[in-house]
Formats: sequence, structure tokens, C-alpha cells
Amino acid sequence: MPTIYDVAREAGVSAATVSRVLNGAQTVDPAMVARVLTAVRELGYRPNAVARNLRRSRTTLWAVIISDIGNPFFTATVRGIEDVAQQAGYSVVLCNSDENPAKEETYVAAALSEQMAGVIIASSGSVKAAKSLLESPIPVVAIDRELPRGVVDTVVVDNVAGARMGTEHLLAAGYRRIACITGPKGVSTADLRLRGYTEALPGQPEQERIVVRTDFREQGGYDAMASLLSSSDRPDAVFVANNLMTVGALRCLAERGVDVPGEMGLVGFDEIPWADLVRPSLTTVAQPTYELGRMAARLLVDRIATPSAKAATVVLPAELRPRQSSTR
Amino acid sequence: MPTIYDVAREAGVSAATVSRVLNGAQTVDPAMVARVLTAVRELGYRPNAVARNLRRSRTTLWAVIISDIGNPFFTATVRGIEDVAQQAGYSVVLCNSDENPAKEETYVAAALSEQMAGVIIASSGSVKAAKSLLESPIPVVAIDRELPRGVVDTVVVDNVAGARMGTEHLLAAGYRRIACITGPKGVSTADLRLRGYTEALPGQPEQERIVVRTDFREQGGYDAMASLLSSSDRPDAVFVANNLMTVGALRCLAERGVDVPGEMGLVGFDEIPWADLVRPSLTTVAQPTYELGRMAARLLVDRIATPSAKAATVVLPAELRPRQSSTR
DNA sequence: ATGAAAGCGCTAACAA
DNA sequence: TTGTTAGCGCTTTCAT
Repeated sequence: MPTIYDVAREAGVSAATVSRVLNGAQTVDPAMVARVLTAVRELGYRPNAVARNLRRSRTTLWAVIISDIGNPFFTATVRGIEDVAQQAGYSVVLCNSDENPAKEETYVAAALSEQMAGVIIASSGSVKAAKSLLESPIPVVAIDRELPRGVVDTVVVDNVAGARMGTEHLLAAGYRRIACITGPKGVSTADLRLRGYTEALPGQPEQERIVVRTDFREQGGYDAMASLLSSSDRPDAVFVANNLMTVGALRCLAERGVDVPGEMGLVGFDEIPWADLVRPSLTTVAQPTYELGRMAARLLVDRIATPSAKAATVVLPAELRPRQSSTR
Repeated sequence: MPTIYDVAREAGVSAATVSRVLNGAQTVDPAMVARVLTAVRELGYRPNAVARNLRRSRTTLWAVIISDIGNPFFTATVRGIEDVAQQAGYSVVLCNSDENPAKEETYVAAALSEQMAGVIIASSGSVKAAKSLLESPIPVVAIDRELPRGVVDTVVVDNVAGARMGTEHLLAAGYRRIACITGPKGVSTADLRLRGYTEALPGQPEQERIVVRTDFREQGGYDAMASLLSSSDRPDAVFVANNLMTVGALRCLAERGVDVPGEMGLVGFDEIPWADLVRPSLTTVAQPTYELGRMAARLLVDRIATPSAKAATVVLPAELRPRQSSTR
């Protein structure tokens, strides 16, 4: 691989001049510019970003650490992030923690070691990863889930209101024994959506509420629904706190021939791209995912520009999309 | 941020010793090791990977450039790649080209500048990106689609056989006017799946085959199906060459109340996570996605170890998953 | 407007 | 076993 000195020799100038040309300095003689660019082309020279980053003590890469690459919620959010990043001159590298705190810690460590310009993270709940980030000087924006013990820029949806909306919708449709399937304790989305569900059932004594906690994945939703179906106080409707668990629940119901929405009403948090293609179509609480990504990216751009500014929390609205699975 | 010299001073040793300890050299006095590790902890020292990479002239990052992060095919493949990469000591950074050659070129340029240890790419068709990669010394593995004009390690599925299988399945079910919706000319998957479709209809004169080309996205599939429905020689079945287009086609059929499989048979290439949840459930030609990712990653590990070895092409089998949409 | 020279933080010869 | 030293490729004062 040719270096900047090879180009300098070829063009008969100093390395400093090559650097100036390549970085668009205005103080270079046009004739020099031409000579340098010719040499660059002839040698197939490509600047070594590693050396540049070391010298400048900064990079133009963002790490976006998400907890499940198979979740459509994140894919839409990533698009929003990318669009803003690209405009601001950053490239986005995606890291998939797979809801695995150990993986998350590995990726956080890599992002810090690689001196990434910023990190956007949907925490899988790792306190260690959060601590590393908070102790580092690297700008961080939390999305979807709050960073454990962290005071950083954050973009979330109104989980409580959204969950309340979904549950109240089931009540209004005439369901009476409404259960909730939610995620792990300590993950903010799981806890807040559970709170929204609880708030929607104000008259109910604590023990009347039927709550199952599992992970945020499809198999978890499947198992949770199975246990609800075979329990002695079987519910007549379920509010499920994320999309993948909703898919699992739906698959369980389909396999056992349970009639939805007749025997069992269903509302899921998070939109699903094909919610309108299944029969019955799925009622969901939708988030403005693309907008969420854009907002997070904008906060990160601002944070990089002004590291000392006060941390902001942006709460975006969720929206009920009523379909067949909750209408009997 | 503390540097290796801060640690050295704190521990009362030289920077070289700190480096040795951190890199697990066996030739260091245990007492030194302890002192160094204490200093590291006290200072919260974190090695600067940029400096290390510059010095070593290599990194431990792989760039995985995929053409659509929203496509379940890729998410499953990425999991396979990640699992092998992690075991081999590499981290995976994901780059989403969004079927956009310009974006792809940007990410390829970044991967080369950042001196990534290797690249796994599903080409969006950019000849320029392919050229940059082939001219560079960086190890490359192509997945899903062949790299334009490239002789590199490649992992693909048997597209021709899979498409033939899907089309023959429709023939066997009694459909007679079978159309094909495929992707852009020049993208190998689009062309090879079209060939498989063509091979399955040997008796048909050229003009009897009904072929629509569009992009590989949902809207493309929707539009293509709409045009087929309103054409004078409306088909009674369609073979669709990828999953996202199949979803679009399905949505179009649902909106217009066309009975599937009665009025219109449907087979899609690529599995879809919820193919069995829609009504009618979707017949698909499934690829071993996770295995494909693992294989690509293994090839990349080998290629990094032995840069001069001959390029290999691995062809994995596709598998028909018959469901309701093709059974009348 | 251009060049010489220092140095970003680390690793790896080489010397001791 | 440990330290000294050079240098990875680039940018950026500083001097001219």
C-alpha cells in the first residue's frame, strides 16, 4: 500500500502539501493540487484512516449498539440514524448485542478502544457496559431503553401511556380478564409497559392482575402464552409488551386453535411490518421508529459539538393501531 | 485519557513491560504483572486500539456489508457470521448499503481506509465498490450475490435449482400460466432465479413466459403484481424471486381480494419468519441462512490465514417448504 | 504557499 | 526478564 510519502515523491512535493490537498486546504497552488491528484490516481493511493485517527485523536465512526438485529423496531430506527449520520459526515457501524450483556460489553469496549466518535445504545441491561460508557469521555445517546444509572441524552417513547392505551383498548372491547406478558425486570421498557398496563386496571386488586415476565424474544412469548392458556385462571385477553413476544404468542394461539379475537383478545407493543397481513390482523401500539432514530442521531451530533451541555430526554408519542385481534 | 506511559510511571516500569503484560507475554515477572495490573485498574487505563492498529498494521474488525438490514435473510446470516467471528477473535461491524451503490461505495472505502481485517459483502451491484475491494490487499468473501467481475471466495445458495424447484412445484399443483417477478438485471440472484424459472418451463415458447423485473424491495413486488393482475394475459400463479417482493405481492393480492391459492398460486424465494402465520400460509424456497453466514465467516478466517490460496465457491442447497399458497 | 520536523500511543527489535 | 529506541502514516505547528 502506498503511503503519503510515496505520493509526495511522485508529485515532487512534501507530504504536508499532499495532506493539505487531500484535506481541502484553500492555501495550495492550483498547479500543486493538480500534480498531487494525478499522483494519487496513478498510485491508487488511499489515506490510512488509522494513522489519521491517531494523529487527530478522533474518528468519524459511530457505534450503534442494538439488542436484536432481527427486531424490525431496530432496523427502522437504524435507518433514521444512518440518514442523519451520513449527512453529518459520520459512518455508522452496527453492533448486535443479541440481548447478551457479555456481547454488549465486548462491543462497548471495542467502541471505546477504537475511539469512536460517538455511541448510540439500546441497553441490554448490562450495568458494566453502562459504567464503561459513562466513565469515558465518549458522547453517548441511549435509545429505546434508559441506560442503567445513566444521565445521558435519551430518546424513548412514552411507554407508560402506550401500554395504558393498549390495555384500555382491550377493556373497551369488553375483555375482562386481561393478562400482561412483559420483559425482564430492570429493563426499562419492560417495567414501564407493565406500569402502563397496571394503571389501566385501577379497580383491580393487585392479585387480580395476571403478569408473566420472560425475555423479549419470540420463544419467551410463546412459552408465556402457553402457561397462560393452561393456568387455572385463564385470561380472555393479553397485552404483550413487545413485537417478538407477540409473534410467539400468536404462534402459540394458532397452534392450539384458540380463536382470536373471540376466545382471546391480543394487543402487542411495537409495530410489526406484516401486522396487517396475518389473519386476524394484529392490533399494535406503534412507535415512530424512524423519527426516533433521527432524533437520537441529532442529539449525538449536538453532544459531540457541545460535550458539556445538559443531558436531554426526548419522549416521543406511541400510537394505537386498532385491528382485528382486539375486536370481538 | 491515560496512556501506556501513565501506567508505566504509576507502576514504576517501562512502557514495553506494560505492553507485554497487556498482551499476555509469558516472559514477565509475576510481581511486575501485579503492579502493572494494579496501575491499570487505578488509572482506568484502556489501550488505544487506533495506535495499536497503526503499529501492528492490522485490526481485529470485520466489515459486513449487506444490502438491506430489514431483510430477515440478512439478519439470520449475520448471526452466523458473528458466531464464528467472535470465536476467532474478531468483532463484526455491520454496514447497511440499502441496495444503494453509492452507500456501498462509501462503506467499502471506509472499510479499506480503516484497514479492516476482512470484508464480507452482499453486493448491491456496484462495479466501483467491487473494483476497490479486488484491487486492495484486504481479504474478501462474497455472499448471496457474486461480486461483479470478481474472483473471490463466495458463498451462495443454488439459485437455479431452487427457482426451478419452486416453479415445478406450481406446475405440479396444476397451474399453467406461471409468471415470474425477479430483481434487477446484473444482480446474480435475480438472473439465476429467473433462469431456474425458465428451465422449469421447457415446453413454453419464449413469449409465453411472463417476466417482470423490478427492484428487490416490497414496493417493487407490489407494483409488479398489480401490473400482472391488470394485464391482458393474467397469470394463474407467480414465482417471486425474493422475500420482500413476495410480501409486496401478497399485500397487493390481499387488498384486491384475489383468492390465493384459488385464483392465484404463489411461491416465494427466501424464507420469511412469519410465512406460516399468514392465511394462506406461504410456500417458500428456503435458504440455510445461518449456515451460509457461518460458512462465509470460516472462509474469511482461512483467507486471512492464507491470502494466496485459491478462491473457493461454496454452493449450499435450497429447500422447498410447501404451504397453502400453492395448493389448490 | 510550501517544507521541515515533531509527535499522536503503541509494539517490537535489539541491547543489556 | 527488562528497558531503550525507532517507527507505523498521518497532521499540524512553526519557520521560511
